[in-house]
Amino acid sequence: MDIPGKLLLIDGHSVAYRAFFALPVDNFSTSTGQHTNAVFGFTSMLINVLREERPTHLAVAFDVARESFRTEQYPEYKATRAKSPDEFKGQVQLIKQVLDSLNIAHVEKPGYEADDIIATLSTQAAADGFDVFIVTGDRDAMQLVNERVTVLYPRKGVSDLARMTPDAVTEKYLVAPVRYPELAALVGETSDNLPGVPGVGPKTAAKWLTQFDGLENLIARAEQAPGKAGESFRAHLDDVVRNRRLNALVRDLDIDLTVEATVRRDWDRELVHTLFDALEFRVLRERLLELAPAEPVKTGGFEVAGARLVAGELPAWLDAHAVEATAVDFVGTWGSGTGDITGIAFATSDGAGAYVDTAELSVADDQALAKWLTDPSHPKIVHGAKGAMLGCWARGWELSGVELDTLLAAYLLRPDQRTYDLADLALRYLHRDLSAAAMVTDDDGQGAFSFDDEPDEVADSALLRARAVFDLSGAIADELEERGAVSLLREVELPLQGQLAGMERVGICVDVDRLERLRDDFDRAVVGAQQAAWDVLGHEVNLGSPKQLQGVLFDELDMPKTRRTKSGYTTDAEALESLFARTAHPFLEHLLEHRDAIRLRQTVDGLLAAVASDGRVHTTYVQTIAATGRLSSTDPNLQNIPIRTSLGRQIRSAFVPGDGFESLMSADYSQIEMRIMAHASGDEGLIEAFASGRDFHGEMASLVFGVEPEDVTGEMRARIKAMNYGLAYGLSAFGLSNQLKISVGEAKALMEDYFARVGGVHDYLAGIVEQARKVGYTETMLGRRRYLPDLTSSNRQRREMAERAALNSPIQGSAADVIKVAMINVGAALEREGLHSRVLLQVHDELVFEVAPGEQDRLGALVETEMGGAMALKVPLSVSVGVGPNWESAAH
DNA sequence: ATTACAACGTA
DNA sequence: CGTACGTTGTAATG
Repeated sequence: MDIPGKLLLIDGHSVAYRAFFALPVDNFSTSTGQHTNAVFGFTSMLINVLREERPTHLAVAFDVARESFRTEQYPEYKATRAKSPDEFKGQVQLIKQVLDSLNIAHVEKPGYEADDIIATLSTQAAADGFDVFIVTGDRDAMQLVNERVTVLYPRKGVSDLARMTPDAVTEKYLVAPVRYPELAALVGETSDNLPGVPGVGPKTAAKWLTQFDGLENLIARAEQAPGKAGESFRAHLDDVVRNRRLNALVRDLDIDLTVEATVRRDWDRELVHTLFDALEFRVLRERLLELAPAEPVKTGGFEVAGARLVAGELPAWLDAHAVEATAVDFVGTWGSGTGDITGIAFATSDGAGAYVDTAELSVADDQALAKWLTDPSHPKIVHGAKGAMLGCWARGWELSGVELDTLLAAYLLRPDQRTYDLADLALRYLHRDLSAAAMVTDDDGQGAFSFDDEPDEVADSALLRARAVFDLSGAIADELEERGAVSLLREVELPLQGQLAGMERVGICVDVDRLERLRDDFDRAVVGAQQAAWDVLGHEVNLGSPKQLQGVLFDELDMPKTRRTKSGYTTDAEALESLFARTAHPFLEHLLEHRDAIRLRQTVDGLLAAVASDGRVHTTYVQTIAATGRLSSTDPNLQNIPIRTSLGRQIRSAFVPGDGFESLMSADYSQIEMRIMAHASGDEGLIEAFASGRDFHGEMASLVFGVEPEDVTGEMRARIKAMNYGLAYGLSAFGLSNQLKISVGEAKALMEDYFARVGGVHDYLAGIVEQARKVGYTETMLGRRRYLPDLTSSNRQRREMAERAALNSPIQGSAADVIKVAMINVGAALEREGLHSRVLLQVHDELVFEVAPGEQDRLGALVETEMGGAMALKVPLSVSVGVGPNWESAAH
């Protein structure tokens, strides 16, 4: 016999409310400040249940208001329930919008609760032969359970649902589902403010209900109920009768919705995308789309139009179509300074598209392609061109003439996004969905196809992506124009991208023998410190486990508690130092030693693992991560190689010039952030301190403390130096006191003295925050924006964090602007002067060069000129240059 | 197998 | 209770 279907009923309020309390409201809100934790939790649950249960019919019921026929009969009903928090209000409306976009029926009926609607629909559907599933956190629904009807009851949060079948109900509540409301009437329901019989719990109630065969009989023979509980029952008979009346669900409500009308329908994709965009539900959208049956690609909004070119066809095709701006999607792999291109798709302005498999190129194809890729008069649009450049180089091609990179452009428009996946951008800017076919990519737009992908699918996907990039370029270019960010892209990020590709390809040479010796040294230190720590303790413990350490320090050794973390007490170096100062326990000494050694060993291991066959390390610079505009370095990170301790500095000495080069040169900006502050604030004191050209921190100390420069003590200088550095981070008196180990009062006095002398800085910093709050973003010297919606958050912690970010972003970001311009100018100058020396690394305010034989002096002069002159400020940009046989000695 | 956290390296 | 990052190992999740 055919089953008519599977009906899923959801108690909207109940689930939303649970979600609201299960998910921290602070972690779920949009950039506009709308709270979304309940919407998120509800939608997440919905997607899970849709995936797991695959219902054919579906409806969601809501309560209209607190009031219902039950409150009329018994005003105290649910009266103890707390008023729903403000953050919850409004989210129910959003949930209904989600349901509308998914074409899911939702119902409510004045005077009744969602449960009554569910009871009615469930009863009807079960009678019609449906299997029914009910999601609700309201236990009253247990009375609906039978062999056709299952309640999915949230056990914890909203993702873990218990399947309450008749057996499960009986096991949990010791009575059959039909008896559940009778049991509840006896025991009471605190959440509904229905008091039960004192002294009667679930065990007694269940026993009685079984013995007397139901509540009706129990009431009729009330005098037979045994013991103290029996007395209590007789005294509270009225309550029991009332409870039973109120907790009975109405099963024959007159509602507008028939079971048939709840049949699942296709959702409105356009609406889903718009809404999920607004809610900033990225992951949920993906999970939702995974649910959808595979659809033909073109329903997503992009037509796959394009020829699969065979050998010999490419030159003519390029001539015919690829004359104006052409979007190009590269299929291949890249990273660590190299790569490979296995296919290329083109999408041109005349609407044409083509795909070539690079393994099937004729000699003429290859030549035509190489020429076309190199020729800047054929402008290209690419999503993430740096990887493509690496791949092209590996095939002997040079990619130039990239006039727009949609990845970089999207970053400039919204620099605090986590990823800039092409499919996401297509949704955001074009409201089109290409996730179905183009999901096999990573954030850099890199194709990530596996070997068993059908060649046709690869080509289709690449063609689709190329067309998406082309269409996206129009929308993004418009927005860039509006934002005034075109020159930032054209003159800074795009030229820099090519240079970074070059730096990644070249890499930096390391002395592997030296690294291996260092690793052995550090390894011995690790083993030694570990053994010493264990000996002191008398047993072994994993020194790398904060959890086990907490057991040792605070339970076993009974040391004073340190600062709290989310899960216990911190064991960070600072805390361990202070514990050592108080207890002088030798275990702490060995633990700290072990920490240092293991960290260094780790760094060296990472470097050794990253050495390529050319004996060099090729990092990857990511241009679209840091919200301030800085670069980041990964795989390996060469921007956090130790320098502070002499032991750590040894690692730097393993970075050496490669064959054919004579030394390394390091050039870094001195106090660039302070100089930017001096420039932007126009503060006379600051400008003068820099103009003098003498020791900056000393000059500032002299100014603040009102003594002659030669009378500035080390202590004074240290304090002002900390103040100088902390300024750009939004340092508080508390933080400053902590750092300088002085009292908060002293720190506060220091700050006041400081700002009394350099008031311009104070006004400038306060002005930045005020301006940012007004317009919603901060801006660097080159107009790089960062949006900070949290500046108006009602949550103090979030707001203050945003304020510090607002303070820091224009400063850190302008410094990033300066060195980016410097890199471009240095690169151009090297070429112009015909030098063979080259840039290897960028470490935020430092550039590391490989010096070609005999070029040291010319290079030094060039670097000073180009870095120092990158931007004209009201104070000089001071550059200090050093040369040496390795990175460590070059930095002196 | 993936995710979160604590810890710590750099500017 | 100072900004911006990336990496690592452990522990907690699925």
